[in-house]
Amino acid sequence: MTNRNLEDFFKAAEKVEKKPTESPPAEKPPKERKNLVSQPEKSPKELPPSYFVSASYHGGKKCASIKLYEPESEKIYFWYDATGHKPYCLTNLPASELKKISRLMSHQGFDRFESVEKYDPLLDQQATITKVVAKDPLAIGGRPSGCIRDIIPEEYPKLAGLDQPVKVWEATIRYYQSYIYDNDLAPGMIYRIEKGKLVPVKRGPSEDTVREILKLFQGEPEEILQLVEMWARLLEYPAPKFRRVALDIEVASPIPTRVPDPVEAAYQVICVSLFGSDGKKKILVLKREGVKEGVEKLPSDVSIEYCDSEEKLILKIFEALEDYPFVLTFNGDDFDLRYLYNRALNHFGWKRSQIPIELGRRVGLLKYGVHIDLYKFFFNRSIQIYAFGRKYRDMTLGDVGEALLGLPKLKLDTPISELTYTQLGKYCFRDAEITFKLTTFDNDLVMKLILALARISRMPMEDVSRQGVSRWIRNFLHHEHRRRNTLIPNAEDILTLKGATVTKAVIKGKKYKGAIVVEPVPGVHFNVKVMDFASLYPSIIKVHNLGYQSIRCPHKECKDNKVPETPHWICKKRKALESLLIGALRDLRVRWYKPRSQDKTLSNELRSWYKVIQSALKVILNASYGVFGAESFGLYCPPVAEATAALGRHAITQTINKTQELGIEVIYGDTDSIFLKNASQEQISTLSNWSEKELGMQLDVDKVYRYSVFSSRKKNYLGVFHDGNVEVKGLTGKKRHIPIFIKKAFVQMEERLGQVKSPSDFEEAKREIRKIIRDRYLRLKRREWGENPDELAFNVVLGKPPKHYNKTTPQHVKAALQLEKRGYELKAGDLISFVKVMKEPHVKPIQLASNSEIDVEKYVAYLRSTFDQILDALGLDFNEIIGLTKLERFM
DNA sequence: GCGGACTGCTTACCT
DNA sequence: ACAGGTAAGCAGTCCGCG
Repeated sequence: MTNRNLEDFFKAAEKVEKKPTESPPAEKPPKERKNLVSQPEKSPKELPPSYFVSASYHGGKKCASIKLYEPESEKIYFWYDATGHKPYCLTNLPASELKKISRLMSHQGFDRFESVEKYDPLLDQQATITKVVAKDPLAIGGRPSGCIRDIIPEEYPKLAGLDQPVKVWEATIRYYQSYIYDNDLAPGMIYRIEKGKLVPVKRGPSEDTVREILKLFQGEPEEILQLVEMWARLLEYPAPKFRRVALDIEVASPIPTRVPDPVEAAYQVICVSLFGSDGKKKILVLKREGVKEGVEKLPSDVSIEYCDSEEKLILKIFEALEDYPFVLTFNGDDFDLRYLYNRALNHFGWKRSQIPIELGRRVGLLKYGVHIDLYKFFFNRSIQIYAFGRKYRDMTLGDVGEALLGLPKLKLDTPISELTYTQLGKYCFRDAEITFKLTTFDNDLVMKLILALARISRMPMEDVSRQGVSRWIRNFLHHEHRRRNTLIPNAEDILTLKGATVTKAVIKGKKYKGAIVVEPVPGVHFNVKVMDFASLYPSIIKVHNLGYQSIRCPHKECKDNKVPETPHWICKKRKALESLLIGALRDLRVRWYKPRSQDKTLSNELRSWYKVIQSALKVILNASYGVFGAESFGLYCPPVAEATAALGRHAITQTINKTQELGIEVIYGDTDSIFLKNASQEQISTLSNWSEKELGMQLDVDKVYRYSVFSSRKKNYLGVFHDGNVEVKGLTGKKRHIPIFIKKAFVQMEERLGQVKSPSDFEEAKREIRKIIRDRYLRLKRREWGENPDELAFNVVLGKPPKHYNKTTPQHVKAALQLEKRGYELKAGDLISFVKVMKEPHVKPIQLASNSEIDVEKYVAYLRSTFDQILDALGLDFNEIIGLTKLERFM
């Protein structure tokens, strides 16, 4: 058992420690220490239903290895493939030709050839393909040179009689993914081990629901029903309780502003905090000379333990890493786990086999459990925007914790290495607490989201939490290719065959033309209904059969099926996989998950699960068009993206034409929405029905404003709902970088506008808004903004390290450079707060600024431009507002 | 040598 | 490494000006 090993290990470590000077780290006899992961007990012949959480290739056993989480014992068990599945790639050369390649035949990792029939989606024909099977994944690819996937195209053309292009396919797919696809496995789903075999647990608590869902798709083709059934099973199955622990370490650094290098791991690990789902709340601190106890009180359920050696401390951490099936960190890939690993390896001379961590180039994985680095997950833009509605902007633990939990990071005014034990412990513990709670809020939302995404994308939880939406989409498409015995095309072949884009983007440097934004009608408009297409782009992909194989297909007879404004045509003969899959996912979300997530008759538990699924689908669907235009996407096909955007423009222009026919005034529109003034219920439903019939797309009322305010600027407006709530879009007053001092006035104005019920209310509101602005202006002029200039600070994020700005030096970079001069260490993503001052270079970091140097006129100018966006629509004038005050001062 | 017109860079936002 | 479109401010450059 692991624990026993750990005990032995611990004793061994203790023995060594008694005479540290005599035994330098490298010479410690590691014999007595056993490897931390003991295999046999952990790969049982029989296992009750367990969740498939992770997969990898086991180098020693030369097979796929799967981690299963058994929710009763709350332990991880291992299962190793015994079916003899092997890594392979595909080629168009027959075995008879391949045999001539001596470098291939003599390759150590080469195993055998197999002939297989596959459907080639680019050429729309069956093809005979040779499967080149290898003994291990590295033989196919992964080494810098001498891999099978390189040897074939390198060597064959050299041989005589080359009469066909040499192609290699599916050679860059990770082995465990290939294994998952070929065996139709679903990470995140439930399996049991029976007589050593991995068996899916078919019947879940969800069978009736699956039938109910299928009813919603009655009359759809069999192909769709199959997909819906598959996903319904995947998404209805409940999530387990995840036994987990959050981990955070602190390292003594001689330079407080610098983060210690995790590769060198030169300094002592002085504190570790653990926060577990089982109630574990523990702080481990290293006893050091001259460090005081401290007076801070810790909560009674938090235990603090003093370790008299760092090695013991690290051992305690490793014990936790061996105990918990799920381990959470915030940036553990790049810091905590990397540091611990290298510290144990380099400084204490432990063997790799004794460290429960497996370090990759960019990841830190665990031998026993599943490590989830929440930094990577929350950094993911799709997650940030679509799952959490942009609630957090800064990518720090402090900001994410504050925004999502209301739990701020503790502030330090002393360097880490000078804190008392309790100060240090408290600080470190709070980080672990935030990290842990980031996975528990909203009913374990984050854990469930990762699980759901693992199921949809067919990826292990570790990967899904670290990689972006384009990988998720690519992988679920790959899985479907394999399931249908369809060749997965190479990205460069798609590009060569389908070509690039032809439309001209409005923005310089973009690849193709995007969406339409309707010129707004400036002014105040009462009774505004906003209609929009329900997931426009996924609908277009579904309705118009878009995919890499259907766009510019090889058939002559399809060439008349043109995409407006482009020379592209779409296949009429065969359904594109993407169209089918994205369409089915869209329908599943719209018809089932969205309504269920709002269904008050369901239990909280169930509704929260539906919310998770609905937002997982949202994230994927929202990106499903964009990926085709992203070079990094495995099935990159720019004409598909271009055609989707063109059809989107077509849909909205057609709709606007129709509104004119119906006599409805359109005051604004953006991409998939139109803002209608004084439209009757009847006009709305006529338009909606027309869209359904003529465009095949759902067009519904999304929101209704009592009134809205537009300037002449696009993507800039303010809307007031009937309940008085105010929605602000794009206005400077809402942007996160502007000073609080200006924002406060803007919020006051918002509140006042929320009270306006009818056009006649405006006169008084306008008077008060003038007063709001005038007050702010006067406070600026009188330099009344507080003890310090904090409220005047602009907050701008560094897009790259300050040194990398070679073309221009924006103001926030000028401020950043001043900070760097003072020893701060700044990197991409850091938030720079600065104020505008009189003296060159006219900016100063807030840390160094004082009230007297503030350049008031700059702030007046900012106040003006912020309010100008609304004032002209209200018939007010900034100059006049502040001019008036001049008069008043004279009198 | 100076200033206005212009372009380009950068960030934050919208869909 | 999902896309393109828009706003705003500032940095830097070009060009005309006896």
